[in-house]
Amino acid sequence: MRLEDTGYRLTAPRRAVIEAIAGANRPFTIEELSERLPNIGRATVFRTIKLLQELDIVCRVPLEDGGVRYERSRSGRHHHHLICGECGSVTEFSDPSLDAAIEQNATTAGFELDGHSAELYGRCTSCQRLT
Amino acid sequence: MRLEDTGYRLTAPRRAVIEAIAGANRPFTIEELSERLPNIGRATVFRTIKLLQELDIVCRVPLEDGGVRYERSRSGRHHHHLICGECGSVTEFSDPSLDAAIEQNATTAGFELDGHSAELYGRCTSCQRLT
DNA sequence: GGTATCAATGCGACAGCGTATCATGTCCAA
DNA sequence: TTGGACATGATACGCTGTCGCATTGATACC
Repeated sequence: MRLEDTGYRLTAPRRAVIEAIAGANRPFTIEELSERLPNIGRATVFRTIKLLQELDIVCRVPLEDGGVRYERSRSGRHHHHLICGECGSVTEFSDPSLDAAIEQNATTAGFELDGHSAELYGRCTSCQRLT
Repeated sequence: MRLEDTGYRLTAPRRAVIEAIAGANRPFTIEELSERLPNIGRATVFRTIKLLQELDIVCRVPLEDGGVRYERSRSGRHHHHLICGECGSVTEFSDPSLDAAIEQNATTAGFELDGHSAELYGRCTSCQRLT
């Protein structure tokens, strides 16, 4: 738990949210998380997730339809997502050459790059097997 | 106007929305568009923008903070965005090698790719000049 | 251990973006 | 010209997320 290191307090509600996330086996919405934590205020769940995103413990996953889910970040570092439209699973990947291609485009355009996102939508291997 | 070609009707409200978009000089929100079209229902503006997105006349621009704006698509084809966090300007670009890097990652993961998005966030050349 | 301080919480109201419903209006083909 | 399908507008609703504020509770310091 890196919370204390950053001046944030490790409180019981935060601990509960972190445990619920650790126990989630698929990307979740705040509502789902909140239902699993009936004793914790919805606003606190939102605030905690926001905090965990800043600490790179959780990442926001934008879906193709405009919706959003959240997931525990496995790597804790910059990465992209493979998002299955059938089962909703999300896989992280990093690829320096993809990042390089993005930086190259920014440079060519004279754009000062701060950050970027890349999301891939399709069907994961398991869903393909089920045809 | 490609509406008729696709079996959709070109009605007065749709024409007004299209003209308002053509006159917009920067990415807009639905609310902004709706304010400029006081005689047209908000729902119709939403429906028309949705329709124009499907026809690749308008594209959805997801912002870094989770907000969304819309913009007339210049190319009408698949592309990515350079989004300036200072002035809000959006520039389109396409890059086959970026798309290839994305496809390569999907292939490696055994993922069947349907679509993807890539957004670059930073500062445009004009905003850099103003330092 | 006791306690002051200030962040964190919970609650409820609210805001933004988008969709559903449904009665009414309008276009177009026969 | 008329019937039916499609589009519209108004309004209510839903979902995601934030704000304000009184209360609670974790920490640092004694």
